[in-house]
Amino acid sequence: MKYIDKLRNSGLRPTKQRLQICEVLFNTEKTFHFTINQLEQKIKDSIDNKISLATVYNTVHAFEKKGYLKQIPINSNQTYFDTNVTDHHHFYDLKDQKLIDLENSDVGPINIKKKINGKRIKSVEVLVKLED
Amino acid sequence: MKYIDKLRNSGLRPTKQRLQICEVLFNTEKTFHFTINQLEQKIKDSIDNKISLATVYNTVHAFEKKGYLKQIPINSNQTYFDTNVTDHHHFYDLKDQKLIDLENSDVGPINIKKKINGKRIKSVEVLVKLED
DNA sequence: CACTTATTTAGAATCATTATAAACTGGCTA
DNA sequence: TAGCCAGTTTATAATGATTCTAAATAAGTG
Repeated sequence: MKYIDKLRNSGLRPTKQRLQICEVLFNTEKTFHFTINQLEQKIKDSIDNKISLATVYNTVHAFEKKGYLKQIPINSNQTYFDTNVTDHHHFYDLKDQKLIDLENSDVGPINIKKKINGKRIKSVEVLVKLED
Repeated sequence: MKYIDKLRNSGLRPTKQRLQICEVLFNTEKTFHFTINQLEQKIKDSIDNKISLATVYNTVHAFEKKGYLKQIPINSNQTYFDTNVTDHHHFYDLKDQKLIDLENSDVGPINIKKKINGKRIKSVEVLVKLED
């Protein structure tokens, strides 16, 4: 199947649960943002068997470590993840508590002038908060 | 005293606890980043009486709402606050889990080209993750 | 098939944060 | 100054996301 190689290639066994979660996460037209609880609901809605909450956590963390998911840096009581793993940024609508993608091309180039000794820049993420 | 007016002017009663927390937060050479637990420790170290943890939470939230503190958008199990409320950004050292200020002038001007209907930009925050 | 190791699972544990409701206090008015 | 009331503080309980645990299960390998 579609995701078996993807998982094998990154050293993850393609278990039934992981493949099902792959379907929910990656077999979509558009990328999306989610919390663990939202993902759990989506999974419930789209498969018959049950996947334990612990497995959902395990899988999301495994996928994140492999670079198939990204955490979105934002202050919330829940962690937000993104299936869009390209370099990009986010609007955060404070009123509706909704995230909206901001493509790199929607933000001018960002030039970090300050350097920190012995450290490399791994990522540059912009969060644009919106109000009415 | 120094902070009585500041508090009164923003509609907060200048209680003993709030004034003491003001001392810890604002009576310093440099601004700094902190979690609630770190602040609690600092308070313990610098005053004789005890301030309840609930009061620390209440006060920090009250100060944040009045604009005397800012939350730093970052994924962590604890919320980070900043006594530097000017527009600025952050480095986040992934290894040491340490935050470092990035002044606005250290980051080129950021031009958000995308607009969202009926929404205004409230803030633009950049998080630069560092690795070795 | 047998074996080893990774994964799943339910449930318990953890821990930051928020809620509760009773006691207390600052500031106002008479 | 006394008395009142809304705003605060407080200890403690409750909440809720996340992580841990250890036993059961499944995948990969020879």
